[in-house]
Amino acid sequence: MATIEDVAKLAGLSRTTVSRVINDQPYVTEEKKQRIIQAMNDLGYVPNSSARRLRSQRTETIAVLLPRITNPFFGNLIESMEEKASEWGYQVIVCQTHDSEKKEMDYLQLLKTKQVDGVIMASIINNWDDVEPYLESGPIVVCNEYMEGTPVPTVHMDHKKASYEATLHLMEQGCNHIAYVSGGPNSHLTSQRRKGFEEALKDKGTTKIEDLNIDWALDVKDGQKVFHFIKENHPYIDGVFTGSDEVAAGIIYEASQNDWEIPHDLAVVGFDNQMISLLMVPSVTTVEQPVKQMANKAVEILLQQLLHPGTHYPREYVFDHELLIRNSTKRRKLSVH
Amino acid sequence: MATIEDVAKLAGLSRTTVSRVINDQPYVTEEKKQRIIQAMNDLGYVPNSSARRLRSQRTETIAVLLPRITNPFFGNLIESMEEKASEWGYQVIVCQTHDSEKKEMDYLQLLKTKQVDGVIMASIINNWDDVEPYLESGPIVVCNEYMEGTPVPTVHMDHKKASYEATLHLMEQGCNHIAYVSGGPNSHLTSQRRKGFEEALKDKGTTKIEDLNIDWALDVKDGQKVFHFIKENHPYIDGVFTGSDEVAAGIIYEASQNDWEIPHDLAVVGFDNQMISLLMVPSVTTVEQPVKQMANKAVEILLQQLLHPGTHYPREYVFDHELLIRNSTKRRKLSVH
DNA sequence: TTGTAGGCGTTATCAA
DNA sequence: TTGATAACGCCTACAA
Repeated sequence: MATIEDVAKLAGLSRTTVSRVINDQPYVTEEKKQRIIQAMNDLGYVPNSSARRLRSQRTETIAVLLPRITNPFFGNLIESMEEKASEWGYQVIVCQTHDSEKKEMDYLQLLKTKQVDGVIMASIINNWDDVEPYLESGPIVVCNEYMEGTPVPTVHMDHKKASYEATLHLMEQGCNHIAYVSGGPNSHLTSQRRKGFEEALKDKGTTKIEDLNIDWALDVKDGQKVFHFIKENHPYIDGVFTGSDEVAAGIIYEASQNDWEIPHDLAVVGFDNQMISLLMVPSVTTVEQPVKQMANKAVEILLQQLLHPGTHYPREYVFDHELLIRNSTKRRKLSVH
Repeated sequence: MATIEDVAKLAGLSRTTVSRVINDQPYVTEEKKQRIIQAMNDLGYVPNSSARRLRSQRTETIAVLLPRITNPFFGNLIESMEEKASEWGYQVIVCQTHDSEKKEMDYLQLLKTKQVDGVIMASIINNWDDVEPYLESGPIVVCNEYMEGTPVPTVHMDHKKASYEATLHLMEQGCNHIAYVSGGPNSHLTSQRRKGFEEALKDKGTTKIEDLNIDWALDVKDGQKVFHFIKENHPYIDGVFTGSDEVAAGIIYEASQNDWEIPHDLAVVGFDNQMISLLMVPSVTTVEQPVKQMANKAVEILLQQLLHPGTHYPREYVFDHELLIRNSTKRRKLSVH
């Protein structure tokens, strides 16, 4: 493998001059520059990235922590982040924590070992106290998930507001017994959703409104189980708020298999506006998050911190959701405005 | 940031000895070892990864090239690969080429610049001649996609056989006018699928069988367009072979919106057995690939090459598909065997 | 405008 | 069993 030294020798110049050419620095005669470029081509020279990193103490790489990439929400998030980062010449390392506290900590080590310059946490399950020390090694931005009292910039949607609105919608459609279905590890985000749900019940609800709480539903299969659980144990339930389009899809799928009519027998709300929510029969009412915008903002803030250290940024960037009303909840005829 | 030197000083020993402890080498008294570990903890020392890489010429990282991670097939593939790689202490870098020849080449540079030790290509759109030179910098394994005449190990399914079988199935269900719908860049894989399709027509077909070819369908939206194209221009078509569950879903979705009955008016076959193919109404007949097994095998071969250079491996590992027959093609009553 | 020389943090070689 | 020393390949004061 050719090194900068080889190039220098072949071009009859010094390493310094070659380095200047590599890094596009001034003070090199055009003629010598050409000679060097020629030599680089002849040797198939490429700068060694480890050496550069060691010398410059920068990797031009950021890590994004998320639970799993097969979840389309995170898939889309990372795609946008990568696009944005590469505009600035930064690479992205995808770190799937699989909801493991240990893996999360392991990946944060990338910061300490200088394998990445900064980290975006799209999920966070350890206590902030355990994460905070890593800030010494580089900037961290939280995106999607959020925690109170953290000193780092946080980019997220108002999940409480979103679930409030979705729940209200269910009630407006005449649902009187709404189940709350969630899953995955507890986090601030999920608890905010829960709060929005409860507030909506309280604000609009009569004492008659009942509430079934399921906290183990994550995917389509779980959704199917949820349906049977409702059917067998809580058949009076007439509306479901879920934190995931996949769970919603599972419920709806199984409901049709069992001749329940959606939304008449059961109205269902999903979350994330994944493709599946549009394709289901009936299509699924869901909450759309501005994924791309959040991704861009998170990357932007992180890179700004890397490029202009010391600058201060607002701690919170809150984005708006959009409730997409589809057939899985349309129990009432639309009234004319 | 503490360095090995700091640890050595604090422990009153030399860098060498500290390095031995870090790398679990013999010839260190238990007592000194403890002293060093103590010192490392006190200082919060972590070895600098760039320095290690520079010195050892190994990164313990591999790159996986694929078109886009939002495609569930590749999402699952990468997930399994990462799992397998991490068992061996290797990291995975996800490289989305977005079907760009340039990006593919850019990512291959990771090999040259020593940012990764090896590469798995889950897609390949440049000519092999352009890729081959990179072999000098490290091993490459091709997975999913495949090319004839390459000297590297290749892990894949027999797409020709799969599409042959799927097409045969359509004909057995009484389809006489089958459209072939594909999309994305041409590759050996897609041409194999095409061949299987054609062979099935030839083997079983009468001269009456017609064939509509569409090569621009990639996602759900395209599938919707395909439906309208068929409806308006080729209404006699009664069967569709698609290379993607998403396209199939789009066709089916739009068909129901237009009161076509699936599979009676149009039988549809998808590919990949994605969740959506099961949830659609009707459920979609599809081809399942043994993603996990292929992923594991590809990683295994690559790591073996890294750990035991020079060993030779079979050039090809071919896995079997499974045709999952669902409602989108069941035009005939099942006969009793 | 060009070159010299030192060091980034590790690990490998060799000597003690 | 331990330590001194020389790389790994690059960048950057500083000197010329």
